[in-house]
Amino acid sequence: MPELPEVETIVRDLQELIPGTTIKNLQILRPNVIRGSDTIFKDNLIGKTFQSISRRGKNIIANMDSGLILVVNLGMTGRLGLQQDDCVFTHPAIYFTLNFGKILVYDDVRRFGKLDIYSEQEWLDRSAQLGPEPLSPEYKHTDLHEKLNSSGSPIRSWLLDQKNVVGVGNIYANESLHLSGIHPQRPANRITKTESQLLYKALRKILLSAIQNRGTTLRNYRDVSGKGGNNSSKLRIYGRHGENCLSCSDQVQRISFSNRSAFFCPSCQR
DNA sequence: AGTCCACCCTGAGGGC
DNA sequence: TGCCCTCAGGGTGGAC
Ligand SMILES: [Zn+2]
Repeated sequence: MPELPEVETIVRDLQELIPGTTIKNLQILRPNVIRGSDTIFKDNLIGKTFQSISRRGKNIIANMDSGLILVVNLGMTGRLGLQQDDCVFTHPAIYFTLNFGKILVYDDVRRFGKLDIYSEQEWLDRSAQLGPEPLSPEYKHTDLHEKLNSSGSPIRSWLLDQKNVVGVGNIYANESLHLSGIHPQRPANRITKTESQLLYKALRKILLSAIQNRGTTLRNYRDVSGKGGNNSSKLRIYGRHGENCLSCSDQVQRISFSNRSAFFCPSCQR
């Protein structure tokens, strides 16, 4: 499932391939991955040139020369890649035919992903509704602590809410909470200042190291060239229920709330 | 306003 | 072999 490190890896790959290329043609095989009208989507993109690629949370941002912005959210199984002999796409949803002869494919098994076109102002407004970037130099532990105080939600749910902080999904939420010794169901406003500092450091460390490992591949995630990430063997709590905690050898527990699994060590996390 | 939850989807894997 | 069930969880819209 693409979270911040996986999207960052894809964005860095795309930055090497896409800026300066022009969309010659667009084939929409699965219209329900496009938010709004697919005709307008086509009209806004065919003949336009990619200027730059960046990331905001789990969104891939493509600035076009027309001033419009293509925003791609990969959902659970979304994937971008160039159609080549060694790259297999099982569920293509959109083909972008590029001017250098290659085809950029948006592939999505479950079609939870969404592609959308924004004007610059519309995107600024939308982006302003999202929380801070956890890896930004401007993001401080005091920002996290202050925001935690205003919510009684379980901390795992709080971390998944993109209005609080962007880019965190279930894997890295669980990993960060284990590293900082906080139980996933602890109400956000009952996290002490010291603990919020630990959580802040853990979150950044976990995300940075996952980027260095090019993301976590458990099932579907692939980078632009079709390769999986190397971070799955580094996970210390996610998916390890029934096994021994790597920090204290107590048994890892799995619980479920808000329709998602949470993994924790009863000894290390309170 | 804040919080919760069903829903959108498909494939993998287990039980029988 | 095959059918049915559960599980995976990002984002959203509607309920309370
Ligand atoms: Zn432990």
